[in-house]
Parts: sequence; structure tokens; C-alpha cells
Amino acid sequence: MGEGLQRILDHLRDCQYRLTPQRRLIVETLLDYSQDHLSAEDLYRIVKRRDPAIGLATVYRTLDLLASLAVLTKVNFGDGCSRFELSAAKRYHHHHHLICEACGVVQGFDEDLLGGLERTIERRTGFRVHDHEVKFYGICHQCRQAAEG
Amino acid sequence: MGEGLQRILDHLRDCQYRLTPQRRLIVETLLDYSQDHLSAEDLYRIVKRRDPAIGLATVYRTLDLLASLAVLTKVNFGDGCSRFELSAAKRYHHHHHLICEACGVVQGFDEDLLGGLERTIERRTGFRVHDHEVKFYGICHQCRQAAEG
DNA sequence: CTTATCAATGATAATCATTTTCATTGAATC
DNA sequence: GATTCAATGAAAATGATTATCATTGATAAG
Ligand SMILES: [Mn+2]
Ligand SMILES: [Mn+2]
Ligand SMILES: [Zn+2]
Ligand SMILES: [Zn+2]
Repeated sequence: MGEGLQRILDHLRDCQYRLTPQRRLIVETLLDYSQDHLSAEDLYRIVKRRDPAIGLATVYRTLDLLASLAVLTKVNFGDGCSRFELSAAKRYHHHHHLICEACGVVQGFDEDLLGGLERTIERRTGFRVHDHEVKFYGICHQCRQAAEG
Repeated sequence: MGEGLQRILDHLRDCQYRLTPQRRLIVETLLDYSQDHLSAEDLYRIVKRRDPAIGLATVYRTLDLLASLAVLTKVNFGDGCSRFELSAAKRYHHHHHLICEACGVVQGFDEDLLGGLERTIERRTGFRVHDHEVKFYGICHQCRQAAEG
């Protein structure tokens, strides 16, 4: 439990940032909700239950800070706000997102399988790929079954 | 020249939308700037030169309309506003975007080469893929050369 | 354990992209 | 040419995010 938490808090301290209770609470909550894609507002609502005095601005600032440290990744699903998720370990690229056009559910897909494409891009264009962000739009398994077939 | 323009205007009329001079001007301009990724504000500024009376709300409304008809695709490069580009023909998926982390340039990459990955996703998760949105982050050819090589 | 420092916080106001409202205009139809 | 109602432009409203600023408190020195 303290595993990932400790690593992140250490990272903050190593970068000279202060370990405030608000930051600790926010990081703990992000780990608790590591399967979700929380917006600042989502996170604020959750975190407020444990610290009713916390400010929305602090949530925004902390999310920005963690994203700047690459602890978090900011993602945009086109619903009018930024969402955040824990980043993959340094040597992995970010997982893909499968977005159901029927029910809106977002699921992750872990294998990236893009090495070949990235090498092709580099060969043909000279563009050196560092990372990618991939979204697939379609119909999830549940919705396909619900639609009979 | 009237080629793509006429097809889009016909599409509007077929869907019972009125062919106003504002819509015609906006579509013409989008075709003129088909290599770019214009924001509503960008487009407004350009279009205002030919019709100083045009309103920003009309630009927003027309972009929404064209996106709802799949004439345009809305893309988000994380710079605080939505951007638009002409959609690929119906049977093609959208092209990929290569985004340079050094100079910010966005270039397209046309072959999608994701058929295999999409089949793998469908096989393993039951998710039926209709389309994708793919961004690669890295360093463009120019910037790599500028950085010595 | 104090004390001093200055980063961090919370409340609030400000920004900025986008949307809504509403009176007026004009494209399409007959 | 007259009718109708979708489309427009100006302006206000909205909503996410950011900036401001007085106050607080984490951290490090004494
Ligand atoms: Mn995810
Ligand atoms: Mn493009
Ligand atoms: Zn679904
Ligand atoms: Zn570059």
C-alpha cells in the first residue's frame, strides 16, 4: 500500500516540494482510484470528504504539479475537462484507451504493439517517437451483446 | 477546386441545412487551409477578412455542424482549444499526428497500419473498433538535425 | 524546542473558450 | 412577391481553469 505512495512522496521531496497534508491526501486518493480517470472536480469532491477545508485551487495545482513530474498523465476524452491517471513506469509507453460510442465506458488496453509502426514512422519521416497517445472508438463487448449479436 | 467544396455543400443541402453565405465562406476557407488545424478563433480571424460582419458564434455553430456531419474532425492538441480538420473519406480511418515536443509542429502520417492491432483488440476484449485517434510525441526531423544529428 | 523563511494554501476574482439567448435577417418554398 | 422558420450577430451566460493575495504552516537553522 505504501509502495507506490512512498515512491511518489519521495519524488516530491527529492524535487524540493513540501509534503503537505493536502498533497499526501491527493496522492493517496489518486492511488485509491487508480483504475479511474478523474477530473479535478471529481477528485475535489472525493478528497473533500476527508478534508472539508481543502480548496479546489489546491487540487488543480497539485494535479498540474504531478503531471509536470510525469507522475500523472493528463488525458482528454472530449467531455470538456482534463482527466488524469497514474503514468506507467518510465520505460513503458502509455496504455491505449478503448472508448465505447454507445455507453461511454473507457477501458484500458495494455499491450501497445506499436513498435513496428514507430520504427516505420522514424524511417520514413525522420521523426523520433518518444511516446504516443492512442484512442480507439467503437462498441464495447457489453453493448455488442446487448445489441443482440 | 469546386470538387470537394461542391460535395460538402451538397451534403449540407441534402440534410436540409440552408446554404448561407457564411457557411459557404467557412467551408471554402477550411478547404483553403486543409493542411492546417484551425481553431474556431483562427478561422474567425481569417474569415472576417472576407466578411467583416460575420459573427464568432456562427463560426462555432458551423464548425459544430460540420463535425456532426463528419465533414470535419475535432482534434485536441492540449493547447486549450479544439481544432478542426477535414475528415478522411468515409472508408479511411483518420491519419495520425506527429507532434514535435521541441518546436510544436504537427505533421500528419497517412498510413495507419493499425489493422493488426485492431484485430488483436477485438479478439482479446470483444471491443469492435470503428475508428482511432493516434498521436505520437517526439522530435521532428528538423529539430533532430538542428540538435547536431 | 523556538524562530525565521518562504512555499503552499484557500477564498476570491479574473480569464478564456464555448454556449446560450433573443431579436432580426434572409434562404427556401410556393 | 409573400410566408415561414432556420440562421445570424450581439451580447450575456456558463464552466473549466488560472491568477491574485493575504494567511498559514512545512522545513531547516539556531
Ligand atoms: Mn487509462
Ligand atoms: Mn491532421
Ligand atoms: Zn459500451
Ligand atoms: Zn520540431
